[in-house]
Amino acid sequence: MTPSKTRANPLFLRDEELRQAMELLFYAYRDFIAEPDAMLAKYGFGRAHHRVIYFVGRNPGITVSRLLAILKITKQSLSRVLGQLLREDFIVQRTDRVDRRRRLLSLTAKGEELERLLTDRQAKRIARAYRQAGAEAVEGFRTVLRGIINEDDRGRLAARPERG
Amino acid sequence: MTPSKTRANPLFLRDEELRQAMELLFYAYRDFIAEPDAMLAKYGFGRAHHRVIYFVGRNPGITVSRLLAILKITKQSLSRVLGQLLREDFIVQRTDRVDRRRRLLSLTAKGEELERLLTDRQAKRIARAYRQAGAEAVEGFRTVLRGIINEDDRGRLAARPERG
DNA sequence: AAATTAAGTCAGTCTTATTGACATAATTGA
DNA sequence: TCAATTATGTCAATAAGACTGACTTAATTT
Repeated sequence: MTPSKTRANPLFLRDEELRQAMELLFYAYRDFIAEPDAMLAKYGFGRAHHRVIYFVGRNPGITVSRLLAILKITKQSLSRVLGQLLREDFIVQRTDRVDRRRRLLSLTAKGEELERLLTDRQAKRIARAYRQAGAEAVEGFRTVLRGIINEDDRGRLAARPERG
Repeated sequence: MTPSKTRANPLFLRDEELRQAMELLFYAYRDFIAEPDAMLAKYGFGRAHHRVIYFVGRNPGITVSRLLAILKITKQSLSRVLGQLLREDFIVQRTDRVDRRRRLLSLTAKGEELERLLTDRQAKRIARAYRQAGAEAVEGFRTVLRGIINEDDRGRLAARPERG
């Protein structure tokens, strides 16, 4: 039960430290996801729907291919989820005027309402953790997480908000 | 494409800041998981096998019910995965002497080898991020992640390693 | 002796994801 | 202009990982 400690191993601290980081990430993500999952079930939706609603809400007018690149899933996987959200009027598509192959996705009022409902809970969880930890810890949190993300995708992240 | 900014909204910064945190968590977890996933596929295993191997390796002699509490999945879900790992000799069970209902789980040599293979990659990713971010940022990272985790489970996390 | 706990099993279902093969429409490049 | 490429969408089959519900067995507690 107790983590096995290898005494007199100079690498112990480092290994232990890294494992703790992995566990923190696992537990944090698990709990971060759990609340919205439960709410989505009432709509007959799942986690995948949440991700689509979130990123479309965050990037109004996003194209299908950009969404695929963010989610890193296949077109066929997205299709089922996106199709449901379109049919049930949570998301609308319009054709891009400059390139008419493109479909630009946005949330409807109904979609925005659900988005807020789901995101609010998660935002509260983060806000509580941020408040308790303080500004300096928050900066550290952001810096380390950025470092964990693949370099190619760091650019996708919004820049830090300026303070003042 | 560009996140829509609501000017003159005093809540903007806060909302933006919280959304960035959510996205950092999403991208970091997505990339953190991706490498082991690809390696596991070669064994005919998936993410669920990894989690079991990881937590059994980390807690030698763990009981089935403790493992279920960590993973927060059902017994039936665990059963399929654990059964495979037992049959293919990655994990062994022995009966607890003091309470013979309990099955104590541990990795075999083969299991430890796979565990190391999988964990090493992830550890390297974390180590790189830690190195780049510095000790202070690491402390902040840990503090905020702890705050995100449900209170009941914070006790499950190992205490900070002492420095010196 | 009865109740509870720990583990395991059978059966059926759902969501999310995959690969592979095509189809259509629009845009780009030679 | 015509061929190639790109963006999107669809059909079909498959797999992993999870769920609910119902039950069994063995061991321990009350």
